[in-house]
Amino acid sequence: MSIRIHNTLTNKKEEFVPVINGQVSFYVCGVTVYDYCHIGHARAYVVFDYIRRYLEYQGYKVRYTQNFTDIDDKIIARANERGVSIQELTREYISAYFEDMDKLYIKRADSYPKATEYINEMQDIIKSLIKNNYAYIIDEEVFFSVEKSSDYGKLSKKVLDDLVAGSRVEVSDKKRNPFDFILWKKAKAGEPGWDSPWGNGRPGWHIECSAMVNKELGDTIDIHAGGEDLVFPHHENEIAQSESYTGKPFANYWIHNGFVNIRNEKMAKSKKNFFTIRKVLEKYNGETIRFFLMRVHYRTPLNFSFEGIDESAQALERLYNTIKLHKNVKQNSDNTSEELKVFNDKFVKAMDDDFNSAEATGVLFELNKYINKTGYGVDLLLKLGKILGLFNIEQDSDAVLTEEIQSLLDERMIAKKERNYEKADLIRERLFNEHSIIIEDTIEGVRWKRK
RNA sequence: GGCGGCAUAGCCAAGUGGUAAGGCAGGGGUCUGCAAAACCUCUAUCCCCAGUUCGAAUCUGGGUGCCGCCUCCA
Repeated sequence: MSIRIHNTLTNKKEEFVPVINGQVSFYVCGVTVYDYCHIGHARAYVVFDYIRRYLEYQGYKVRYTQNFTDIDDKIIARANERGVSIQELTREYISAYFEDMDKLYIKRADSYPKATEYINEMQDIIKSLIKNNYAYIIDEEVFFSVEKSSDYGKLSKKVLDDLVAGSRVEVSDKKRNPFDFILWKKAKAGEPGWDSPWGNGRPGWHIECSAMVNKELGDTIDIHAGGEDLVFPHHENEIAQSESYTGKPFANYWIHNGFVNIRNEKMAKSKKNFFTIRKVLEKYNGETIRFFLMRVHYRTPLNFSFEGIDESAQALERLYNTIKLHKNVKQNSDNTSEELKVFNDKFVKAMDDDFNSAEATGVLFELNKYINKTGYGVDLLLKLGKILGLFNIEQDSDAVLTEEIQSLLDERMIAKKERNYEKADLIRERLFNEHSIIIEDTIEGVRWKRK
């Protein structure tokens, strides 16, 4: 069985065949670091994280690169607002990025190139594009000529003539074609800039990814990923630049995740309907958020709501209850391995089919029930969950209790033996109210867990 | 105007030709001093219409509703 991926380029599910057998070059479009990340960002990076983990589970050696855009109009504006340098600003938000993503259990990429560290590489590509007539210089700025790219629009399925130029944004009259995009932008007075053959300025947005992909991963990479909103114009333009530059296909598989919505509308800064990751982390742990984001197929729009996360928290706890109850049970395999294999196969089949984490998590719950019925299979549950980046939270059943709590537990046991249930129940309430300890009486004795 | 997506139980959500995974919530039950956890059990014919087919939630056509992209955006 092989992995099938929905490729935006063809709009079909295709069998995944990497350029080099057993290896995957994987580029993910990162963030522009001028603010905190919101749940929409979280979804993208959780999705690509479990896709990466699954590829690794299937034995691929994955080279995973994600960029930081650390020079851009919004960054300049925000730095000016605050009266700090762009370096100071971007450093702050890069470290905030890592704090947030670490809490969501997102594995670190193999490299995190920054735009400001790729100025030379970008200039080299721009020079080449000019030389080969794909780009033109006007007034110390450089534009890419979309008409020179014969298959422009192939990713987003757009036909240049059908696009409504300037319908929502003013068209610069410098451009030969309204859809030409900027490769090098002239620095205005007071703005940061780098010397170039065309004057002091800074790179356009799209060119950084072309330069980074080329240097870090090669001319043709296996997977290029990002949010659905990047398909046009960002990824379309990357393709135009890179393929004009190298003469080779830029990326074989394009993966785009669906949006996070608030009441059926895209979560976006401009709509002011977003929740930052750190805001949601005030109330929920990162794994719950991660789980919430994984229970829907990655291309389906996902409505964000606190009710939805509550539901996921409840569901995740169900799995943890099982793990806690069975993790120390000696596993035997002979007479159960065949049955367990069915769960394993279902899980793999779901993930093989365009990384269907929604179906895969469903399998986790089917297995969960099997474990509770038979007592077998918790190892498999842990294994499968970990492929998705779950079960990171250490169970604290063996953790040391404070003396106070321990003595309350003892006191309750004595009360129970004396059939003084009123007292026992009072202690139970107190443990919950004052210490967030939930008591469960079982045949083997008292079990407790923290809320 | 062009392009694309979605519509499945109270809620969330898989499933792309053979009679609807899973989760949450709710009802009933087993266990328990009670509770919790767990288990058992109950609750859908898949937006509407027409068509193809022995057979469609799944394919085709039409309709309705919602969303996204064509601006920066994960």
